[in-house]
Amino acid sequence: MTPADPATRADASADDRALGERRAAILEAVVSQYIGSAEPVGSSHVANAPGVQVSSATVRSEMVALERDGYLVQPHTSAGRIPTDKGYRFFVDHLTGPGVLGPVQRRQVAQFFDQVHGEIETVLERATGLLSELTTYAAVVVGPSHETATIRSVQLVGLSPLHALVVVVLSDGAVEKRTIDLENEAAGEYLAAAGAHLDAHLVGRTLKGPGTAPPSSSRPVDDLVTASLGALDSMGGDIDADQVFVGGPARLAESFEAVETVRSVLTILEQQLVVVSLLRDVLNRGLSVAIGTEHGFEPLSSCAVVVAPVTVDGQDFGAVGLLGPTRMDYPRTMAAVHVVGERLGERLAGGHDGGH
Amino acid sequence: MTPADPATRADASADDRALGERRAAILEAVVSQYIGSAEPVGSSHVANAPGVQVSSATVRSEMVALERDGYLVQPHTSAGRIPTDKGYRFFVDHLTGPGVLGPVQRRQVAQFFDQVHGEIETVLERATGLLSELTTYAAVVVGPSHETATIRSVQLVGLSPLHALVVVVLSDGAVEKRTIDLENEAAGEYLAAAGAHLDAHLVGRTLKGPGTAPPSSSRPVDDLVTASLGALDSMGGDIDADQVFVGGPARLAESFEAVETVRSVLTILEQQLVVVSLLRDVLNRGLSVAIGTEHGFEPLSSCAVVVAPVTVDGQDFGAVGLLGPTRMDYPRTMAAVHVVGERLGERLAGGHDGGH
DNA sequence: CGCTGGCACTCGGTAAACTTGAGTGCCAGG
DNA sequence: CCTGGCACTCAAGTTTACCGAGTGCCAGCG
Repeated sequence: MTPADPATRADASADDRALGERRAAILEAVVSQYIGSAEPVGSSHVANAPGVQVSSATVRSEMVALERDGYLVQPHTSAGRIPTDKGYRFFVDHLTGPGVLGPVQRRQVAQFFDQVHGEIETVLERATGLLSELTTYAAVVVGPSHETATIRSVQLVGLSPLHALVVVVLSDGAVEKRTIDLENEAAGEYLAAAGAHLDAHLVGRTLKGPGTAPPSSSRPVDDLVTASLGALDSMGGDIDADQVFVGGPARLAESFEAVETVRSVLTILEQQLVVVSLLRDVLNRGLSVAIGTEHGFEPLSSCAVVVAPVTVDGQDFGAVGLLGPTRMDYPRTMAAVHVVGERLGERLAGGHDGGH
Repeated sequence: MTPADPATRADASADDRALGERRAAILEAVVSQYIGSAEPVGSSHVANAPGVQVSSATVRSEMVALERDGYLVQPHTSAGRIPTDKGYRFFVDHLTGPGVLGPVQRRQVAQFFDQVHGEIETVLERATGLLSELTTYAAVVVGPSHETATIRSVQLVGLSPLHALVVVVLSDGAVEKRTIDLENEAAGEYLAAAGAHLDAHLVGRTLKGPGTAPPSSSRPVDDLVTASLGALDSMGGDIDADQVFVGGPARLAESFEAVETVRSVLTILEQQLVVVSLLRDVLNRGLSVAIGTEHGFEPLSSCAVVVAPVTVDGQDFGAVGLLGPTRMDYPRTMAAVHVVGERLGERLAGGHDGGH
């Protein structure tokens, strides 16, 4: 708070010292061990940890301080300590980097990006599978909304004597469609003309813009145009919904003890809107990790979220995220999320159809 | 097996009598109560059930017979009885009809089909939500594969100087797309020509047919055509994957006690291919309910599946299904599945864009 | 002859009493 | 300031006892 202290070294180091170098080491040991074992960690288990090397009694007295300052808690007297959200936060911020992937996982990632092909949606979808496999937690990938995309093409295709399809291609490669009913069988003849008419007047506009009716040429064409504009209008809603992909929800059942928790977290994941705003929110606050109550979603208070942005050619594209228990393996998870987010960005910038 | 017995009456009744009328009533009572309470049912709880009205001692001796014949089991001596899969099967086949929806649920269904609009995919997706809400179990809806659909239109749309999109509209209203790379910026000028060329030669064909190269007109057009045909080819794979929608997976966490079960069932649901073949398989065997091990999927042995076909204008369209514990409320579930399956068929046959 | 009430028996589940041991806080001495 | 020692605490496991829902069996009744 008052960095006028002349003894202050580098920022990070200063933070470490704000907690006491040894205390930090003890906190790290507790967090690491708890992540591994999921059981309260006692002083004697920490005493021999690298960077500590003091007696358990000393550890104990330090732990009292850590508890007083809110980094640790005891489930009950005469039990070991468990990190609090604050404890995890300090661990993530000061005690560990993003970590490095193991060779197996490196290979998994490499192989994935070698093999994957197809449209963006497919890639994103599969990426969630990759991420959840790498981390054993549930993965979320959010693609961009098509809000700002402009219309590249409008086409009318007849499906049956009385039905036609309005197909719109957007500048970002998305395709939207709507079925429209035809007044009568004769209308089919005018589909091409109406399509061309729409195309001529709408290309370059955005889908959100009110479906301004362009001038007309003939009566039946006009009818088709009107119907199509209605369809176009109804696309507006779908279009600003971001694309969300969830992978490995089953992993949640492994991550949590309580069935109740599993249920509530699964319920959240079903509400894509919530998921999107959660990730966006965390990213906007400049975070890559949100622990416990930090993200403000009550039902997810026993979860941690790890997020990384995906940028394509410097443009904000979307985000990849991971949902696990607060006692997740942060280094590994952060590594996985960052790597996948980055490579996903590269992949989407490069060839759209990787030459097999 | 040998229906030569002169005393045999109508078929169903014969089946009942094969078990003994009273025994059937007792079995029904046990199943009903167990569905409600999830606890083993004792003889005294059955004694007063309508259609039984005998002393608990009598019920006990009947229960012994039911257990001998494999309809019931005891978790342990001195406990009540639980239905076996065979017991549920008998219950479903002979002791209960599809049941009737409650007024609230009727209204829910009516309201849903009033409000729902948009493309087929959207409707199917939302239908899973409806079903899972009606039943409190997980719902699955399988749409048709586009295998047999023919091409209605092919179009090339430029996205950027070096990328274009191949957009294919199929006769069933599905739209597929693929991004292709352009050799050089000049190629963009020929997109329209190449698109028209492709359209002219491919309309009416199926996507699965090998992308036969039609004759050519100019060199750059030819290049585009070749690239597009490659893209078309790669669509073949996606096209015969059925569309699967899953709703309310979180309900599974409520349905089962053991976390392990939840996990394994969720895992199954993630594998869409398995889900599809499961439903198809059950339907093909002419069943509407598969209980426990009847469907042969080991990990789902504690589940029951309720399926109903969806037909549009008499054509096989897909299926709606429901996944719950073997001790599910069969009457209600079957009612819900049937109603939704039926109305879904009507809905898809009728106006594609229900007036508001 | 089949149903019933009565009876002895079984056994899972809960509660109480006890034991165990990991872990703590504190303190005196190096 | 650290350390070893010590008394204390308390969740979890174990043992024991008990309760009661439920069973199987049987003799007697209608």
